[in-house]
Amino acid sequence: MTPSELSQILLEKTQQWLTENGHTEIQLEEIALERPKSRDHGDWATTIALKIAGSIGTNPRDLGGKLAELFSGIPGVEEASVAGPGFINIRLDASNLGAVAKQIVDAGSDYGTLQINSSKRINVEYVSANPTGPMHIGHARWAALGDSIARVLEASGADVTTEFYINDAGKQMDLFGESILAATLGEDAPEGGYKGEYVTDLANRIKNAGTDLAALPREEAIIAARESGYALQLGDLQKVLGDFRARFDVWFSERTLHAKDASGNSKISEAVETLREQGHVFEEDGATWVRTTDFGDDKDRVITRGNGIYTYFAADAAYYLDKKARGYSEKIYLLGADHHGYVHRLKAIAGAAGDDPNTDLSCIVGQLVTLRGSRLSKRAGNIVEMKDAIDDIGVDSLRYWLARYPADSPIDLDADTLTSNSNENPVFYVQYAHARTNAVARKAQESGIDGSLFSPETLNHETENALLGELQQYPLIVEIAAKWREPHRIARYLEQLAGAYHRWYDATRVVPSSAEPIESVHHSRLVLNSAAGQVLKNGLNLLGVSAPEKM
RNA sequence: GCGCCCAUAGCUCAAUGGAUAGAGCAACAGACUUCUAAUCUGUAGGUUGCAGGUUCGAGUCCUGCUGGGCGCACCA
Repeated sequence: MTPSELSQILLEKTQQWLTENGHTEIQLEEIALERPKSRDHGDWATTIALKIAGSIGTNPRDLGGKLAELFSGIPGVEEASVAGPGFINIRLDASNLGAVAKQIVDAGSDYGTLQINSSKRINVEYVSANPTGPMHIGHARWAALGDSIARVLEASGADVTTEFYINDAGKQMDLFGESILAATLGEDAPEGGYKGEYVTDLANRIKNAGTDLAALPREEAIIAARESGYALQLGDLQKVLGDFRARFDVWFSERTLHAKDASGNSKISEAVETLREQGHVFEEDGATWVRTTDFGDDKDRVITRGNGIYTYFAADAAYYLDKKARGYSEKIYLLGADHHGYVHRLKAIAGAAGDDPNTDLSCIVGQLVTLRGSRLSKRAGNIVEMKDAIDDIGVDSLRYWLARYPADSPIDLDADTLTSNSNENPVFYVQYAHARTNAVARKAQESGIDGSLFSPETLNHETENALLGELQQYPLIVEIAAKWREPHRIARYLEQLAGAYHRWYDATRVVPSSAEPIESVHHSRLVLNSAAGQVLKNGLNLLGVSAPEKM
């Protein structure tokens, strides 16, 4: 019996009881199960009595006692009892709990995939770094987080499109071109332009590819430098993100928003017109504004400047409308804390476009990565390029490390963590548990242990109960992670699961020592071992981390 | 000045509004002739920044303070 099945039965029983006792006004939607922190409290607990006692005029303890009595009669439930102020603790019988192992092995990689979001088409936009320079460790955080969020949402049943918005239009790109040209000619970078070795590298790569920027007239040279540099830089960026296993289905160029069709319209001009038709646009001081304050922004925003040029905000609006037109029920934006000011503006665009800013759009604002307490900055010379970080500590370690913290928690890295493959990184703990399941399975097979001779009731050791309890919890963790867009919950769960597995491994044996005979319990333990391996693998996969068979 | 985020063990951090707030690291004491010791067992470590409020119940929600991060353009 899975937790969701149990929950469903409890719901029916409770609703039936309410009806029979004249409380038809209460319609329960679900009964939430939670894992009691203390094992003594059983396998599952529900607070339903505490929640509804008030509305039916009884005290939670009495109601809990009545419901517990009812729940005790459910097949597969060994015991249900009321505790404390009104908790109902439920203990499943051993064979029922043990059967979970086989269910997991049978389900394989499908174990932990859900249908709760199966009606949704979700767009996840993340990283979206400017193609004017290399990405740093901060971008790696969004890459790890965004990709894992997409994986978790897919596991929850959603149809997910991942997307990277390329800021390839505007003044920054021109400055980029001028900077490359300056490096080619041995001149200083222009005011506000790009500096650093990578600019010189790009200049050299362009030269080596046979383009002689120095021979071109200045205006042409800037454009050529810009376009060549853009192609190279975007290629680098895609390579690094690909190596990092971050998936992007769509690389969306800002230029496509500016591009004019035969009648002189662009997606941006159409977006402005759309907003104007909806009545959210006004003219003032020679500029065109959107009344974003109607949607909670702290000030109205200019969309077309006095000189007729669109602001960056105009492109944002057009981009949002484009996503909407492509039919996504929800658009997720991952933003760094330094861009959190956009949230109100995006909400305003969504509202002005006729979307519900609270459900059709969600902004995940993450804290920045700091290095030993100091913010990454070029001036301080402590920028760590994403590519170098991957080379130094590996994709698995880096992804896992960056994904195991909530987005709104600042991550403070120190140089040692970055450069040493140390056991401080819990990814090894989890991966080692997975590798161990494989070693045990290999050994068991050689010893003639046969998982098809499975009898669930033999899995009754204390550590087996604990391990089965963890395994059973996995779909619930995926559900929570998907609901809250918090992949770190997967990582924390895996660490807990790995701990339960290691303790089980330590306390029991799948392969009996040579003096002992092979018994029924050993066959059953092989199945439990495989189940643990399967869940570790499924979970690591949601984080984009490999599950090695040997370490 | 206004807005968003954060404050939990010595350090880095967890904790669906639930029961006795948990891990890792660091410290100390143990466990491999037996399936992987990258593991396990034990000890020690806390007024969850401060003050109120809501609730049967608050680290979690609300208000105010203190301290820190980030942002507040007809820049991109």
